[in-house]
Amino acid sequence: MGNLADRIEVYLKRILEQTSEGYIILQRSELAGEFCCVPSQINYVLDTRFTVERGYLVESRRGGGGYLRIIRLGLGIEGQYQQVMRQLIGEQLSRERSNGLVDRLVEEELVTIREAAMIKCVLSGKDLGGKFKDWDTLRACLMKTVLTTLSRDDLV
Amino acid sequence: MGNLADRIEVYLKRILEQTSEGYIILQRSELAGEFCCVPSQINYVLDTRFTVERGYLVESRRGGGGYLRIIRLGLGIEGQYQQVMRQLIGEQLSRERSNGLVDRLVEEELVTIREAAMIKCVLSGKDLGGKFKDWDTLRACLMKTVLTTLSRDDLV
DNA sequence: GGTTAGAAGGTCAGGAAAGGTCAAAGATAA
DNA sequence: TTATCTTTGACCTTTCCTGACCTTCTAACC
Repeated sequence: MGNLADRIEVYLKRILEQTSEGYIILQRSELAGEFCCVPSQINYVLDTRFTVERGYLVESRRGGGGYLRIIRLGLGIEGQYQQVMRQLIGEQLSRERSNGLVDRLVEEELVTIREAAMIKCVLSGKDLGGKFKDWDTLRACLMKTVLTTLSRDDLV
Repeated sequence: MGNLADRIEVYLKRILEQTSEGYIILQRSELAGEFCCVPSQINYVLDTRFTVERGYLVESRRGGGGYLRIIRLGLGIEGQYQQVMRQLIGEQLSRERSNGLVDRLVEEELVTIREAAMIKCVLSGKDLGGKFKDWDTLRACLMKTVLTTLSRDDLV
């Protein structure tokens, strides 16, 4: 664990645990300064350690006043459901199956009726008239994205 | 929120909220003076933050007695806003514009923060890799679908 | 009624301040 | 030895901020 990337990872996870907001905000160059490394090292750490699969979401903004924002994805019961679902989805997802999943989310009280209606509508692809092919693949992608968002700790 | 543009934005939105007229009138040079910046900085803020997508209209007049007038566009209730939105969306919709629109829905309290995050994620198309072309067109379709769902009477 | 000075706001290009990308070199582990 | 992981640095994109210069309007003065 002597290497730099690991130390930065540990450092970030520690302050992420301590916060109650569910996210932290920081400056890339500043953090790089603290660890005496090049800024792009921070990106390496974020790309390899703070992925969605590992339970994190990273947002950023460039330009003056830019920042990095690392958001924790829930690891509680809710988070686990979403991991399971993630695997259920796979590469393709039919409309029937996605509706089923959403219904289950409602039963588990992980989404509201309104949210469910919205998700279903978006995933139905009804109003798209054959404009887009491979809709099952797109549906799988979107469903995963939705699940990820639902587990964001900063939206509680 | 360290940067100047953000602070000016917040300031303007705050006084806009306090007024009951639905608009505010101010002098560019005066405001610039308060924030110790050049007048054109005010234009930058107006151009980037007070756009139609975000629900604002800016009028101005030059010469002696000149002024800026920032108007908050209210979205009428019961489906009226849908028409306005649909027009703004058109056939294609960039990510920047769609984010602006969603932020506006939040400000109008037509969607929750959580719903907004979900919509933004779905519309970002970030995790889709080059898999889908014509994402701007798809985004326009999806955004309209979302609006339709939001106005459903059974979800109030 | 014209002219004109001054008082607004508008535009645009350039520089600065962030973060992003990528490939190549260096370490480490298998 | 080879494959994978780490680290670095050169270069890119986005966003912000400023200053020089432009246009429009009002009012005062002939």
